[in-house]
Amino acid sequence: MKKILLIYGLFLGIVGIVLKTTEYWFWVKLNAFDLYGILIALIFLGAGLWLGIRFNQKNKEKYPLNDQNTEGPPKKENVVTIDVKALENLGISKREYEVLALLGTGMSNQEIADALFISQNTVKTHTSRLFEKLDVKNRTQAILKSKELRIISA
Amino acid sequence: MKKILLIYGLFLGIVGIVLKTTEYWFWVKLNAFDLYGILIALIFLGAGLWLGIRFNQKNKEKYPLNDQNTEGPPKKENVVTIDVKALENLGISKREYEVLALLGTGMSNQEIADALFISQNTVKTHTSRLFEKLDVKNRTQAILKSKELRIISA
DNA sequence: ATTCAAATCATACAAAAGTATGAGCCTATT
DNA sequence: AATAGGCTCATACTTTTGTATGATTTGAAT
Repeated sequence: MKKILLIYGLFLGIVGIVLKTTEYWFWVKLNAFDLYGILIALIFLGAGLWLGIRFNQKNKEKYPLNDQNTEGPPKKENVVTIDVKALENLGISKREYEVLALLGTGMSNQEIADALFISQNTVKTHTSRLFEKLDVKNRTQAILKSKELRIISA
Repeated sequence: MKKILLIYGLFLGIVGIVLKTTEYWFWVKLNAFDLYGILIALIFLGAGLWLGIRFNQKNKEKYPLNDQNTEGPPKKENVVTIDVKALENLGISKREYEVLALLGTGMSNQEIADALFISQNTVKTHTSRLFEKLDVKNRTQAILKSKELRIISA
């Protein structure tokens, strides 16, 4: 945003100067420079456009647009400082937390079960207890709340 | 907003004064031809930049999104620049996006239906299409991916 | 005028998620 | 030894979610 401000200011400043100089060569002459000027103008207009668009799309690169693994959950590894105190206050056990962590990646109960080498039923009991402790009604709310509380990576 | 304008004005003034005072210095060192080209280049570079940035940001207005923070101080964490381009690339319609936005808050299908005054069946069709377009298998993955893609507020 | 996409809803079915309850096992604490 | 908490699993059941298909309406574009 500050960059935009800067650019805008520069642009207007330059316009001011230009008006002054145009005033000058309006009085003198203008003919040979025209083609040259237009050429320069077009080139740098294109360059400016390209840069402007590039600049604005730069943010996107931080987040991969196309996650091409159709199977399994979308992956991300955003680092967040885990609030261990909150975890303990909620009385979430170690195993429950493992389930919660996988839950937070969008895995199904069966996928979690396979990942932890336990039965789907066990995963269900874990998730059920988690929902109680987190005071939520379902897995999506559990994920959202856990991220709010910073007990899983965002 | 007025502050920004003020800053614009001040900045512009300063730049103008500086340039004006150094005008003569530039004028004697460079011949008119070079100065002319440089000025044109800078002007149109700036114009291109401005247009490029403007062009990329104007898409935002197309989707009248959820400004759900109607009261209270704006939460810094929840403010995310929505990537409207990604939204359009995925072919997500306006209504589908409304469903997606509510989905992202952890609401159930029935709750979404009540909120939008439509039947639960309709919500299901919307979510189903959303999952296809987002290339995910269920709602939790839809939420995670949507946040990754910056098409819903984090 | 026709075509098309979007939005709505329904029905029916399949799959996943969630709840309730009970039980066996292990480990650490009392 | 007894107790408690954590982990495991099962069975049974309810609820929610997701898929498939088809129908209707409406507004906008061709």
